[in-house]
Parts: sequence; structure tokens; C-alpha cells
Amino acid sequence: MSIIVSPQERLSLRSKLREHFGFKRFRLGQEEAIASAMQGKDTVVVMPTGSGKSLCYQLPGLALEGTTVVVSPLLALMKDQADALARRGFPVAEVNSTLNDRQSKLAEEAIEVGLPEFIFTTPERMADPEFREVLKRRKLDLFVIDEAHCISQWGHDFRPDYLDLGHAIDDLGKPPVLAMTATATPEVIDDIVESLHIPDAELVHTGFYRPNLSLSVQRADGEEAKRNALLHLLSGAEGTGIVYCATVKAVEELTAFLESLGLPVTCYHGRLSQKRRAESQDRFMRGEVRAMIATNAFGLGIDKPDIRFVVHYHVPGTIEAYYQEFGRAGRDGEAARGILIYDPADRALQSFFRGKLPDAEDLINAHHTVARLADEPEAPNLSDLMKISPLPKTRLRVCLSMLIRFGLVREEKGRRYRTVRAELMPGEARRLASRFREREERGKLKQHQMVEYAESRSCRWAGLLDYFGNEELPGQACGHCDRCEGLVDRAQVSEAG
DNA sequence: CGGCAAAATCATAGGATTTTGCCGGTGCCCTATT
Repeated sequence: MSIIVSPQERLSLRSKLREHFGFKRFRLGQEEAIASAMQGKDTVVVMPTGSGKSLCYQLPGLALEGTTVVVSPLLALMKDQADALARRGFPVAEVNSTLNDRQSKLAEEAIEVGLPEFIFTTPERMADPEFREVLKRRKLDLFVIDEAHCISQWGHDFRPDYLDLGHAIDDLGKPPVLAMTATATPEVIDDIVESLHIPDAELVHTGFYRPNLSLSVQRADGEEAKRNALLHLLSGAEGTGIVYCATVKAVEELTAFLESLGLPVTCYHGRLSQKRRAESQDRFMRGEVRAMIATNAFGLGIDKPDIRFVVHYHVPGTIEAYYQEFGRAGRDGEAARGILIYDPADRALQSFFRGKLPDAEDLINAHHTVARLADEPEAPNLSDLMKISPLPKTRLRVCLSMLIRFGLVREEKGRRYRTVRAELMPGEARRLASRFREREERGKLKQHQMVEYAESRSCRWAGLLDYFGNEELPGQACGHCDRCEGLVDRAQVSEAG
């Protein structure tokens, strides 16, 4: 870490910590991250879940003069954070689709007069030039991206506005940027730095090792074997945990199965109504169930310190996803377990989910769709385009965002689109699409590395730390994974003998 | 990509084999109805 904190600065930061939050001391990494942000530097913070990342933006946001913008991936997450600050008496504003016209107007007026200390919003809002105009009238002291790995994880094929944050930051006059995440490989950090246009960012990294989490992999072939393995685990496990499945169908079937055996479980996935999600999450948070059966929709921002186990019922797509998911266990520092139930047959599903980035044909299709409506008096918006496009909605949006970045389409007021040129030639489209090949190859490799982890014969933690960038274990073996528990026991026996 | 089920084919009439079709996660936001 290259951030120097002078003794005076240290004193001043600590007094602010006491004054605003009532804490006496900083936790690992916080002081460096805060000092960097306070000095107006761009900063990337990589800290495990539950180690106090939020404070890294809250303290500078309060101490510095100006308004702090916080970009969050989920409305629910945003609400939690905004409410927490509001409870401490700090003025906050949320800007997102939950506001009606009147509320939007009020929020905008409040921002214009500089009332909120913190403004919480989404990458989609940041892509709106009109909203940026409102922000431009204020002095911004810090621009925060929470869960910044989403840029790399979602930006390319799911939420393209994540990739436009760099443009938004430039447009706002480059306020100091603070990007925070719990999970990032060196490549993902590069991705973040590049797409936010912050090449000289300071990196504050507290490491990935979580000695209270013990890891294991259980091979089980076929549904029956997997169910038995899970039942065995649940019967031996204490406390509450999460069981991750890859599909909604699997979540529902497994939940029904466990309930039929009288086990108190609940479930969560993206196809449940908001109401049922909230109910299910509440039951889990209150510890009323043994396990939450869920897809990867469940997890971001879940702040339950005493999750005792995380089981993966299907092999996840990448080691990052895996680390992030099992990492939700044991935030209280007490012992907890991460167990992967591994059936090689499940790999196929992840190959599908890896999906493919737009190809030349998709780009031509999207461009052609915009061109077809060029003669209309008003430029088409997304819903106009969707009516005549052969592409599904998300793919169309991703293609549009790419075409804008390539300078082939431009966006007009009110999220309307016009072609810059009447036609996109196949050769050119192929050339553009070929830029995504490398990313696709990387995706394949990442999936392969997850499989290698599952099939590995060496220490699980050593493998993970190596994946995240050569971090070393404190000792030879971690002593708490299925691969080296035995070794340590034997070593201790021979020492004793 | 690959598992699974239904449909089609083969070959010589009930059943086995091959082919085809379908499905699968994550959330902003906006708009039209209740």
C-alpha cells in the first residue's frame, strides 16, 4: 500500500471517526482508504464482506466539503445504506425509479440547493444526461461505486450502463472516485480502473484469506446422491445457512423436497414477487429457518453476521462468484463452512450461462433497427425499437450501448437513438465483434478454473489465494479445508510423538 | 453446452433407435392497466 498517513492526519481522521460514528479505532485498510479519498485521489478498495467498507466512503463523504454520489447496483441495497445514514441524522437523497414525478422534482430541488450530503443512485440514472446536468451544478467531493466488480461482471452482457460510468465521471468533471468491492482478481481490478478512467488509482487491498471459513468439496453424481449429501450436511450443521442452486426450478424443487421432510427452509430467486422476497429474507434474517435455498439473486448486501454455512448445490460459474457467495458465511469471525457439492454434469449449465457476447449479426440487426426508424419525426426510444427488433430486450440494449461506444449510434435527449451512418457493413461489424472474443475466451478460462478448483487435490485456500493474485497463506497449509485437514492432524500427531 | 422428452424413423407391426426441440440467472427502467 502506497498511501502514507501522517500522524496529524491520523489524529484528525480518528477524531472524525469518533465524532461521526462513535468508533474508537479503524479496522484494517479503512484508514488508508479514507486517507486516500480525503486527499482527493482515485481509490480502489478491495476488502472482504463485513469488514467495514461502507465507512470508507461515509467518513470522507461527511468530512469533505461537497456532495457525495454513491452508485449502487440494487434498489434494496441503496435503501439500506441511505436509511442507515438518515438514521444517523445525515441528509440523503435517493434517485431511482421508485420515485414518482413529484418526489423526483423534490429530490432534484434538494440537490440543486445542495441539501443532501449523500446522493444514492444507479448506473442507469448516471447514464441520463439530464440527471448529470443536475449533479453538475453541485460540487462533488466523492463519486463512489459500491460493489464495483459489477462493472466487470454485469457491464458487458447484462447492465450495459455500468460500462458508461467512466463517461459519466468525465462528464461530471472527474470528481475523486472511490470504487469498492469484496471480490476482484487482478484482471477485474484492471477492468474497473480502465472502465472508470482512473489509471492512477490507489489500490487498498486487505487480502482474501478468511481463516474462520473452512472449505470442502463433496463429489456427488446425480440428483439422489446430491440430495443425500445435502441432507447429511444439514443434519450435521449448526445454525442458519444458504444453499445456492443454479436455476429457479432447482430452488423450487429442492425447497419442496426439504419442506416435505419437515425441515424449516425458505427460498429466494428473481422470479418471486418483491413481497415474497422480502418475507423470505426476513425469515432468514431472524434465524427462523435452517437454510435459505436460493439462486444468485440472493446475497448482495445481506448483512447477517452469523451465517454458519454456505452450500453450493451446483458448481458456480467462476471462482469469484464462488468466493463471493461462500464469503457471506461467518462474518462474525466464528467458524463457518463453505461446501461445494460437485457433480461434473452441472458444468454444462454454466457454459450456457456464460452466454455469448453480441456477434456481428446482432450488431447489424440493432443498427438496422435504429436506421429503419430514422425518418420518423422523433428519434425512436427503446420501446419503439423493441417493437420491430428481432433481438430480445437485454441484447438490444447491450448492442445499442456498444454501438454508441463505437460511435455508430448516438443517444439523444430522453434516451432516444439515432444512427450516425445509414449503414453498418458486415465486415466492419465483424471487426467490432471480434473485440469481444478475448473476453469470451477469458470467460471460458474462468469457468475452467472453477472446475479445476473442484477437482483439485491440493489445499483449497492456497488455490483460491493463488487465483486472486499470489497471496500467500500464513503457513504451509491452511489446516481447515478437506484437502489439508488430514495433513495438519498427522503433522501434529508426529510432533507430539 | 448438454440433458431430457417427445416425435420421427426404421423395418416389416410391437419395439428399438435416432432425430428434433426445448430449456436454463442476475435488475435496472418504463408503460399500460387495475
